[in-house]
Amino acid sequence: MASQAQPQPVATASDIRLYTMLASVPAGRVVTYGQLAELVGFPRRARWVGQILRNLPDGSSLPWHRVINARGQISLPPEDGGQRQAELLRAEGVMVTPDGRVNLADFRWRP
DNA sequence: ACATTGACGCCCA
DNA sequence: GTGGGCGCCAATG
Repeated sequence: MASQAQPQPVATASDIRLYTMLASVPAGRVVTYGQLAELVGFPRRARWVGQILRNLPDGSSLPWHRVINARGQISLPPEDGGQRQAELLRAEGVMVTPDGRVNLADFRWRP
């Protein structure tokens, strides 16, 4: 039988490209929002990347925590996921300072 | 259609 | 190094 229509965001082709690119970021490395956008062919769309990540379901297998901003900082407020993100990164060997910063020169992923 | 809102980024003080 | 201002762009109200 047909299931009820749920208010679920439609994944566009561009969204899929982003998911795929994000999935290819290895553990222990990080990328920036802008970098990710550029890698999938959409320069200047860093905010779009942030929007996609924000809408990810909680149980997603995507490594959303490997995405930080161009200043090398975790963009999420600590109380709203930022702390969790820092823990996940440290767990895979990324050095994160107590105030949520990562040295991009050391940990940025380059495809 | 217009205004506001962001998991952003670059420039400059 | 840090913060504020402004630009950018899609999503929302």
